[in-house]
Amino acid sequence: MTFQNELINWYQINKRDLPWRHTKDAYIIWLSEIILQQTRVEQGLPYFNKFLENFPTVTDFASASETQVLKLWQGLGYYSRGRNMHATAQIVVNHYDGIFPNLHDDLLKLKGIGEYTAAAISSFSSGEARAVVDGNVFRVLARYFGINTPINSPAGKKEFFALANELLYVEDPALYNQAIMEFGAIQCKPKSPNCIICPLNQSCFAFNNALVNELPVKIRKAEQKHRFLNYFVCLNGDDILVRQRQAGDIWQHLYDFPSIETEAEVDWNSLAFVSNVKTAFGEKANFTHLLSKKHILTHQIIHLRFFVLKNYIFNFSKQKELNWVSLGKLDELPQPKVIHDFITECLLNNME
DNA sequence: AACACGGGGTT
DNA sequence: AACCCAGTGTT
Repeated sequence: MTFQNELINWYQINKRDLPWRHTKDAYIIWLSEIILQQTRVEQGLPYFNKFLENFPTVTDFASASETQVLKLWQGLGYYSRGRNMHATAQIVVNHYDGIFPNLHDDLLKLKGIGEYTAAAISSFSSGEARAVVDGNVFRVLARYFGINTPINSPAGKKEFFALANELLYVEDPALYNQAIMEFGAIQCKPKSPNCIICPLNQSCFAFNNALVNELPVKIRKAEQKHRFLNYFVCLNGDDILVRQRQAGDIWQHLYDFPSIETEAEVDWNSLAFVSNVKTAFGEKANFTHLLSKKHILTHQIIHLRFFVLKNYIFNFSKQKELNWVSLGKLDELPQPKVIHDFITECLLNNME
């Protein structure tokens, strides 16, 4: 049997039942594909259901505010996906008459849709013959064909895309694309795959040469950086001072609190010597340390310290990203997970 | 070509 | 701790 037929055969026996596999609606497939970028199916599934429920059509999506979209996205990470989806929904409504494109070249022009996602939506929705190349496909091809070109190098991408398109089962691109990705996710797993039961092991280069654990090859990325964020939680009656984060750093357009970043962990006495604190909050500002937390991102280890100050009035009208909101409406704002955890697990319990 | 961008699961 | 996940956009 051919490589393609083996994969499809395996898929029809072993596939999971996932909601986005029951439709050819480009809008619904787009929702699932963006949510699943760098995200496991189990983590993305509840978000997919939530988005489809809140925005049954692309027109509903476009009518929402970016804040509403980011609130639904809260906790999923890579928030540019949410911002780009919002922009794309409005482009589809304004330039495609609300009909979501299902052809590769149209899709590629939209925000947040790259080569992988354009191939996925077009093949699943219109049956266009475009091979998907995601992390699963890189791994299956590298192992089966014994390719040691680094998958995250430009040469590797070129090589794997060319091979993937040669292999594409043109009689049913959608079925084949689903099959190879599912095979990579479930059978040809990153760590300790059960090659003994694999239907492709007889012809698999990596299995026959004991290279399963060496392939695919990936270039190592930069080390994690430590960052020290000192947050100032300012309260005035039932109001709390929030900041909407701006471009150029993590958590763009999400809400947290005014903060000062330091080079190392500092206590309040040391922090008070930082001139910015007194400039921003006044000589008499007397914060008390409430909590320290550590939060791990892919490229950063963030050390957070929360200082709270009750009953102190500031005038921050000069800084448009700062706003007072009532505690009752605080949870309507999209927040980074670590901030949301701090608010619900710590701050609200200390409001007496 | 290299890096930034979240959060969670597995080994 | 290291690696990876239905990757994309920017520099």
